[in-house]
Amino acid sequence: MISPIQVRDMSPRHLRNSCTNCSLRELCLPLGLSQEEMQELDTIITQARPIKRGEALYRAGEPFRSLYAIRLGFFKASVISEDGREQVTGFHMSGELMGMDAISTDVHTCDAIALEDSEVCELPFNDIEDLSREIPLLQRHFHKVMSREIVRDHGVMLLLGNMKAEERLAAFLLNLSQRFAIRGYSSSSFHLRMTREEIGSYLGLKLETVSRTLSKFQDQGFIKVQNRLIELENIDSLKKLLNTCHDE
Amino acid sequence: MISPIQVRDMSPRHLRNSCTNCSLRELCLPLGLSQEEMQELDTIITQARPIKRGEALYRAGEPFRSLYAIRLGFFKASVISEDGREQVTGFHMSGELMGMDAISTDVHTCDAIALEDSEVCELPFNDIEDLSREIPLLQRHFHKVMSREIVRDHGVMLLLGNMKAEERLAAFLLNLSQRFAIRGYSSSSFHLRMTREEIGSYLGLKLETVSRTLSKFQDQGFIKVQNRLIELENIDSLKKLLNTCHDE
DNA sequence: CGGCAAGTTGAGGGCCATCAAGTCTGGTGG
DNA sequence: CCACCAGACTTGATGGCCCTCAACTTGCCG
Repeated sequence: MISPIQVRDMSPRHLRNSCTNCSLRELCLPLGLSQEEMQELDTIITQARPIKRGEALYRAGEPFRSLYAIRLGFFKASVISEDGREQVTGFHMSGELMGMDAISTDVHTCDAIALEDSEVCELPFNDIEDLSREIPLLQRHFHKVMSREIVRDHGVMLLLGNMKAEERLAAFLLNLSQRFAIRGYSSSSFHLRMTREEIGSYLGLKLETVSRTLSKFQDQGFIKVQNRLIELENIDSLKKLLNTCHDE
Repeated sequence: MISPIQVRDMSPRHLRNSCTNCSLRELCLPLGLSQEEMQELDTIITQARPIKRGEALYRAGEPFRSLYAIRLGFFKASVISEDGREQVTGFHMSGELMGMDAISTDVHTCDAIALEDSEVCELPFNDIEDLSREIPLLQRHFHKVMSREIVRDHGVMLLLGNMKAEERLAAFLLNLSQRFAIRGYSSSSFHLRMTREEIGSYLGLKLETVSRTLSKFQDQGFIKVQNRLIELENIDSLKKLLNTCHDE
């Protein structure tokens, strides 16, 4: 276990200022530091960049300098194919890191759009690399975060390649539910930040299919839908959809 | 530019033995070292692990220790859903790195199966992290490789979420063609290492659809199919399929 | 040569896209 | 405050793409 003091002492001098230090908190958050240690880290943090609903955090084609830790809010990430089709590659919420796709070419390959008023912490990538050379625990953590993104993408590929519309939507709702729960929000009642079309783009469905399937779930008593407010009324049924919907 | 001598001197003592040093070559290969430097690196390399066709390099659930650089051969990576459905997440050939999904949980999440007799170089992950703390160029390269995997996955998501069967197959063939070309093989004539079913799993199609679509391409004069031997006869037509197949 | 996996091809049906019409909602301005 | 409008959403009808099932052929290996 590293103490925050140690962290500060280990970091290069030019990293001791303002926002860069957010990186310490954001990236060390899941490292299991004690509450006191986290509070000490907090004292170093100064500012976060606000992003209004609808604004882009970055866009495909822009040069890459920083990763972004979401402090608050909700984003979608999407790629646009040469011929103009949008594929939402992910929805991201507080505590998650965005922009890792850009490392490969030093150019962002996705758009990142805020779906509600949000706050992010900019983490200059050079600083991350410098720091993670000095703090093995941070290095390890960063690698795990990138790896987790790969695993997540594989899950989406499984969903897109194998599942039917009902299963996709059930998986989507359960995934959201779980992520809200982790953050201390209700796991059974939440507000969708995205349109049906964005859900559809993510799940490889058309917006009409998303809408129809939600209605179907509601008719079956699995969920209650009021516009973007979703209430899960029978989570087990949704889970069963995922496990039993096929032959073999 | 770092010299291999320098590399050796910088590396911790326990890394100076046999196979670990493969990592230097495999990972430094794209770093733009001079030919002399690469040859020096080669002298350090001793062994590579052979994997026979059909054998697993690793399987989901196994503990994670190492990444693997493919020296020779061809692999598929696939995830199995809880209910037994297989999704091929990628096909990998010489020079590529496998296993990065496992970093997140220290457990492999994919199966990696050799589709032809292959050779891999085992890269203990601890060594990679140790080394990349000492060699910023290596650190950067490793991050780029992981990031590239994420970008690739996003491309597959776009394919699975937006494209029709013909487009998927055209994209698949063109991608293979390009990757063979990079490795010095013919870009217009190559041998598929995987079954129609594996192609289908990767592309989110059934094997019959893959077969039918290949036949269709052949009828149209785009390609020639003889079992697993593919000859691209009209690459432009295939590319056009990707760019013009939709309305907006 | 026999046996089996891999691949091809056809027929039919189901799931979801597409097109279309209408409703609802939230924001804006009079 | 309310009318209004554009975008978001719902629901229905229809059709097409691809899955499914089935039969057959081909290639491969002992």
